[in-house]
Amino acid sequence: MDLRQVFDDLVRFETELWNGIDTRLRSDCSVPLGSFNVLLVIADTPSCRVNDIAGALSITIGGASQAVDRLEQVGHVARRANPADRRSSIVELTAAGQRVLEQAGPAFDDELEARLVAPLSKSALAQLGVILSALRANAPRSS
Amino acid sequence: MDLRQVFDDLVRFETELWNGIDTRLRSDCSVPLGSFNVLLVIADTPSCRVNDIAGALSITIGGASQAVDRLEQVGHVARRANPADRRSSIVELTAAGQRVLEQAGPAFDDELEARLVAPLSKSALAQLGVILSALRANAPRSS
DNA sequence: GAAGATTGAATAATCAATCTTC
DNA sequence: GAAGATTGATTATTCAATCTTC
Repeated sequence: MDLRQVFDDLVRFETELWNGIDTRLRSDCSVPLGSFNVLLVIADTPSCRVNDIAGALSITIGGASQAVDRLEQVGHVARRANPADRRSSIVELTAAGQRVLEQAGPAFDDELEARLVAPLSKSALAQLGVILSALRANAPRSS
Repeated sequence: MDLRQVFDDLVRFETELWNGIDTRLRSDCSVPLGSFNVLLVIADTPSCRVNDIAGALSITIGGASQAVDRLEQVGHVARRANPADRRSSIVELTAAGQRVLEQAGPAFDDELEARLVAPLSKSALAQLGVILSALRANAPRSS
């Protein structure tokens, strides 16, 4: 087994997958994949804080804070006071953010179909899912 | 099959894998993973040009050119005239670049062992290799 | 005119320092 | 003192414009 080849394939496939979906979302919905990903986390996380976004996407706190800044700038999210902890804010989708999510969702799923489902057999896709969750579950500490 | 979950696991595992190896290479060998990756391509590509690096790593030509600039700055590679085409240069490893590659190689492989081999059964790792090359081979055009 | 490469500007990420609240 | 977040500086990436050579 050529580990370096696996690494190379993994990194490059991820790069091309990301870029391909990003291009589609930008042209169809005027939203970058990075922003869409943040919107998804916010939609899925009750009382979502900046910290939760950083954790969910494996990015830094500073990066998450700036991503929220950008989304707030274009009116897709809003910060409101967190009644439970005055150090943080709750980040919420605005109505416009909701609409973006609903519009971009189908395009996102369509790209995933074309790039993950189409090239693989049903069983291979299922195996990929199992393998990836095993890899994430057994990742070395604090890397 | 939850495609969004597969996407999320893929992207996040790649991020954590990259960051983990990058941290190791920086602290052990003072070389970022991005640079190490470029050195590998140069070592494996006869008469390597900037264009070849961009193609091998799925990055832009401009990005590859600047990566070579940085490596040249620290003395790990050198550009020399391309006798076959005066528009481009041949990028070569210097003796120092060779040494970096030889020193960082074992650390790189060690991390791959810990992060890819250790968490998976032999057959799962083999499946992952097959699936990733299928995905790369059947990627949609020019994305 | 096309291909290879370089450069400067814009974008987005990390990191360190700092501030407020727990 | 620790935790959550913000900000400024650095780093690295893409993109567009440009230049040279094919």
